[in-house]
Amino acid sequence: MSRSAATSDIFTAVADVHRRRILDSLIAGEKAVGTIVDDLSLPQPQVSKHLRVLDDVGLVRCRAEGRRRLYRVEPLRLRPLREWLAQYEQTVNERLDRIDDYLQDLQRQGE
Amino acid sequence: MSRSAATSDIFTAVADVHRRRILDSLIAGEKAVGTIVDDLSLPQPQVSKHLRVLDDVGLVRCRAEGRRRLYRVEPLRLRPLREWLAQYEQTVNERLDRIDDYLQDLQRQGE
DNA sequence: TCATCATATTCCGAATCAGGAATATGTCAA
DNA sequence: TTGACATATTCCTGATTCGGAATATGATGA
Repeated sequence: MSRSAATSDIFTAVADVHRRRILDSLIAGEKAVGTIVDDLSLPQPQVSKHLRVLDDVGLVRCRAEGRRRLYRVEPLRLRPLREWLAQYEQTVNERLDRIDDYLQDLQRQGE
Repeated sequence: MSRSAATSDIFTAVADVHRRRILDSLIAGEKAVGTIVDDLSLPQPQVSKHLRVLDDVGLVRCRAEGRRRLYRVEPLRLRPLREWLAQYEQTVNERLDRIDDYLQDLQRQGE
């Protein structure tokens, strides 16, 4: 069980496509559970359960307003993911540089 | 089963910490399976299985050299992850701007 | 060809997870 | 207080996953 529990690991939390869609739908702004349910056409219990997972890892925050609960995304919490990914930026750039060099070589040969 | 099969979805593929460590260890460059096994102190069959998953989603590529197999990371394949994450950059920046504004307000009040 | 090295695959059991249905909790309004 | 609304939780099941052990495949060199 090396895929850590979704409830403690951002990477696992965003591995689920429904959870990603929920986060995506919250980019537009704070939303009530019912709104998310309507937007994504998912059963309400599922949405609540996914929101719970996202809340446990801190990717969303919740506040109560009357009998509704408004959730918002907490994008700063994506930082570990961003940082992990950043390790590969350089590697990508090096490859693109090599492609650039290659294309320039081709061009020189054509002249 | 909305967490798509690891073999078809890079989000799920990188959800496993061992697979991330394997990818990380390949940043340094092409490596044979045995080298990864030594570096990460994981059983060889597990490494092979994880490499298979990573290969299925295109995150690594393999070439044979004698009886060894050399794997390298394919960072360009992380693009969907990068793009998904990019959606949240703006949201992060907006929040930071708001924090900035707030701090400036504080400063003005202190003057 | 045979033994050996390097890697991949298969089979198994335990754990985890997502989804569905039913139900519980909590809040408002009359 | 009661009933309706909004959301959360529980229970269950099937599917998937990981890890371990054993074994299979494939290439090399004697």
